[in-house]
Amino acid sequence: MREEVLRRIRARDWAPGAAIPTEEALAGEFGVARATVNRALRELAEEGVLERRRKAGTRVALHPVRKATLDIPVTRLEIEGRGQRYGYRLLAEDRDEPPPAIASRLGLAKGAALLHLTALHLADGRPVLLEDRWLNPEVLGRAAPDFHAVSANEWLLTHVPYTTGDIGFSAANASAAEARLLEVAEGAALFVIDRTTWEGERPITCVRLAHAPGYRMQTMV
Amino acid sequence: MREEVLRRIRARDWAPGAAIPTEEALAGEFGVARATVNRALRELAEEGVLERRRKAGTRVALHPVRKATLDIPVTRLEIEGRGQRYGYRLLAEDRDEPPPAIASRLGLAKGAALLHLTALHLADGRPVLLEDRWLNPEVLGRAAPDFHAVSANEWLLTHVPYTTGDIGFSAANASAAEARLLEVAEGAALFVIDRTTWEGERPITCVRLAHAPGYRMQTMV
DNA sequence: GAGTGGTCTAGACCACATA
DNA sequence: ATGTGGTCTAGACCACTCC
Repeated sequence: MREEVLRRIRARDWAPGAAIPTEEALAGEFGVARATVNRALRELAEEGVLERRRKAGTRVALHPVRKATLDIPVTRLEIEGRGQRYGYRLLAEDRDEPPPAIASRLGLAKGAALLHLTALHLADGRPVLLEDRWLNPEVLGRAAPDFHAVSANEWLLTHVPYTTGDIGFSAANASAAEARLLEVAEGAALFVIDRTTWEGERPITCVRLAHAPGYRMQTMV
Repeated sequence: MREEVLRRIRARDWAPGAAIPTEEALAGEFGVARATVNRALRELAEEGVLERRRKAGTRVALHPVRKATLDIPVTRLEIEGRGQRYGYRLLAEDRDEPPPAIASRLGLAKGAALLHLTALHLADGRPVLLEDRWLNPEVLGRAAPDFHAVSANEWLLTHVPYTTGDIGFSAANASAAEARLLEVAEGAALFVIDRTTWEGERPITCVRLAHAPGYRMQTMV
């Protein structure tokens, strides 16, 4: 079903922009139930290959916005998965008022104090990731974890599961301080991941992950 | 259904790592058909929230590998979508033997000649993206397009639809040549997307897209 | 108003991993 | 051997949107 649809698109039986038969017609043609057709076409639409609208029908996407699904793993597991030894060092932990950019991103009133963590993640003893995190102290509860022993990332995963949020990817030149900590030249191109998360309406954390040169995120399309 | 499952996970009724009831049990509890439960749980599993195995049942993921879905739009539409004027300049077009790294990525015999395109994409007249592309000349067919008029990206989308491939994201310091073309300082941090695509077994293209500083890819998680 | 996709029900059989 | 999820059928009703 799914493969036959893709074959027809690639063979240009169904050209980009053109409408394809209705679910009912395809169900008849392939001799399957409509629910089966629906699932196949719905999944292809989610991948950006088809565009579907009630009443208007299904078309082959003209300017397919390809969807790439990235896995965002826990740093420790990513490093260990490469067969390297994982290391983690908490560099600083204090309670402070965040810069306005961070406060507004989290939707916090000016003047609210957050927990500020700076940490370094290492692979085979070499620094590979500099973490700069602002954390809502409310989420810690009474059993405040020891962030020397467990990274905030892993603690949050098991204690504040399944947050929503946004994530951004960009490139930045290493500042002098970043260069020193990551043991790279000042100005080196770092791969930066910015992430802000909420649990419902409650802001949880805002983190900047600066990856040392050589880092590459990869996926299939 | 879906929301109730997420609520129970967030409320820690179902803790990370713990098994949740079977599809049949949940269908009974919620008073819905098993197919409905199946769809909800299957989708949550695809997002990395749950882990499902036949016979073993469904568990709340312990180390959820969060899946972020990135949209990879056509450059022109991305720029126009920001309300900017799109510009495109083909800088070079020749037929050449690709460097070994490119040839091996595409799985080509050494010595095969490819079409080599270099192009600049502009937003409001300012260069924002440098494209360096190797293209299998077989795909052009008899009606070789004029790559001065249409970008290879757009031509490929409508003429070789729905390819598979891989895509990688990284950061790189601008070389002298890149800096000159993008009108940035040498060494500036560029956001680089590498993409290799096939149509079935046939290699199509291998492209490096170097984005000028300021570029940011963003999505919700 | 009418045609399309979106979603659901109730039931069935199957594939697979585990015990 | 058994219990779980994976997928399917056949039918129904609904929601949206285009005409």
